[in-house]
Amino acid sequence: MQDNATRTGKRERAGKDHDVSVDLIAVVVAVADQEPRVLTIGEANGLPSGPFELGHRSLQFGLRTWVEQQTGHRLGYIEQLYTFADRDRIGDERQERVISISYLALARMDQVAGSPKRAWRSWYDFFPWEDRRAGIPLLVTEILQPRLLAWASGAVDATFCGERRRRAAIAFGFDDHDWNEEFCLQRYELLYEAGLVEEAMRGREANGALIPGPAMIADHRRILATGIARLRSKIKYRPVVFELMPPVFTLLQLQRTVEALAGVTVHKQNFRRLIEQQDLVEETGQMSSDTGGRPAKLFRFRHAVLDERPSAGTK
Amino acid sequence: MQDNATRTGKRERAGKDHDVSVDLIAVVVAVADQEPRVLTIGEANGLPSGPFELGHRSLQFGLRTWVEQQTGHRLGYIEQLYTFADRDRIGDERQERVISISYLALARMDQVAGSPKRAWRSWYDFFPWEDRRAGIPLLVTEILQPRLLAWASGAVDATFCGERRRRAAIAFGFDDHDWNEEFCLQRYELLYEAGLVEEAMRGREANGALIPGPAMIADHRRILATGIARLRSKIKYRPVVFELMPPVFTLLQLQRTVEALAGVTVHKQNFRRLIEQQDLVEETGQMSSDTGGRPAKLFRFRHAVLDERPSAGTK
DNA sequence: CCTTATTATGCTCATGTGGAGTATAATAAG
DNA sequence: CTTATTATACTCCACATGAGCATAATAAGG
Repeated sequence: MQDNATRTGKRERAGKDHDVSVDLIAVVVAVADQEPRVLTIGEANGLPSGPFELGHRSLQFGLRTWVEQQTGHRLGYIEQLYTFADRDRIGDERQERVISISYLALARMDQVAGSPKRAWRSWYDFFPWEDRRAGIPLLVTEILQPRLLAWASGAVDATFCGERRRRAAIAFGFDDHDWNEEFCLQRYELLYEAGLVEEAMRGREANGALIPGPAMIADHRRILATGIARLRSKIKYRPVVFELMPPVFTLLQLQRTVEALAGVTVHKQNFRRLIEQQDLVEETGQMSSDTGGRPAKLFRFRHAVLDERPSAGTK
Repeated sequence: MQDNATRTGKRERAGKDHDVSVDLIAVVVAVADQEPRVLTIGEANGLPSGPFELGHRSLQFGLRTWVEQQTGHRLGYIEQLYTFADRDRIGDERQERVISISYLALARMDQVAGSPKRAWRSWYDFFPWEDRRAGIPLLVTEILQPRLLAWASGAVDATFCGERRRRAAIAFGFDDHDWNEEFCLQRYELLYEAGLVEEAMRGREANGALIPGPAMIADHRRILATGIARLRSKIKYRPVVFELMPPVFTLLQLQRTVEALAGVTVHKQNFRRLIEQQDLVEETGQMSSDTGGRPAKLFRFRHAVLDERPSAGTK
């Protein structure tokens, strides 16, 4: 049979004529001080990563091993993000093909052990335009928008100009378009295409018109953007925020965490109504008066909802 | 730096001590005669697939090459599904690791060229319990539900019995739970775990209590379930159904296509209201009287919506 | 020609959800 | 005793969604 011949042929070739290596890459997220943070390695800002090896029982297990080894951190919640294989995006021109399987992991920062070469950096360091909690950043209106429009105008003909302008408007919420926090990846990719981030200028001469925000190793900033987009989307229909919360918390703390992730503020009363009507939390009976002002009830996550309903989330 | 050391080490090892081969696998979907169909290869029911090779410009390009070679079919819309690497799910016990990167592709059946070894099979052949358009199939109430409950009762202690029963109820909509057509993958995985599908019994003695529905090669049925779940989810917020429609169609044809994919029927008037208020289609000015009964207006997809709004879908 | 079956299409109505505002209660700090 | 801050309850409205009834236009059968 043709298909069997194909498959047999593949098996015989396996491990011989194909120079493919597989990398596992983790976007490890935690929230502290109302700031979403990501675990980075070294001063060149890499994500924890390592090759998938024969000894690894599974992809996830290999990932856990590497992250634990490089950061001393034991992962809890893990979810696969995407598999990348673009030769031109990793920054060096090897003949060998590298496949990057990326994962999103959620953690609590209080579990963190010390280690010299790793850091919890705010993800808004890398994507300053993604934080709209204090309104639209000046960076966007003063720098980003003009440069994107300039890039759009630089297209070869009028049709492409209009198309570029429209894509920028949809991604960044210009004109009458709404801001959608889930378009994080599209925004980064647009900036890459426009040559406004450092990663796009590798091997080319810098044109000096880069947008603020440090580059990361290889295509790790794209992977981080993928993780942010996924998490921002997922908190809406799955109770994953609680993976980032301490065991006991107030509703305002929960809200601030969601806002930190989403990069936008939400209506306080509506947020509480949503949480309570979905029975996501239960009262502990205790109160918190850390903040000054009327003491808040302390809640804990109702783990039973994981059995009851796979859906249900925040916002 | 530690991270650089790690990365350098990885590069040196690359292509030497890791026996990893990468497979590309395609779930190619089309709809005809109100039946969702998937492209299969050979009599053992495999999905089109082949190894990722150095010559391939990208993962997607490699996939297109293999599918075209094996089926004579040129792919249009493509989207990545998931990357699998479970040694115990592919059915043979090689030491070498196989990584399967799976994709969902949408096609129109009128484009199909003839070829001996490939077939367009209804995906409900493989998942008869997923088709609820004519009500709940007898298969479910007569065979599937009792056997799942028996499996649940067979757990080691009462706690696990209850947990298994709850998971089955959520996945299949038993008791007062709603049926959710998007849980296609969870349902298959549950049946696998319960030993009710052939793939779960490989290397073990058959217990004779299998559920109807033919097995596929390796873990291809799981990959197909992943594709179905993704597509059922995606048609709700992205205008992807039109990738499966002919250039011109009536609203009822569109509705029947959506219903074929979702496996459930929808309210006719509400469906039309939804489509029209989202400006997804425009009239061609022509009418169709193929069916008998009042002639229907013919519509075409407004391709402009792809630029205007990335969201918007059916249902 | 008239009835019946079938399909297309327009309109209504109840319900629920989500955005946004107002009002009140309980605390700390000056 | 005032002010600032936070927590919490309640209301209102726009809009989406589920479900039904009514009417229009055709084919097929008597």
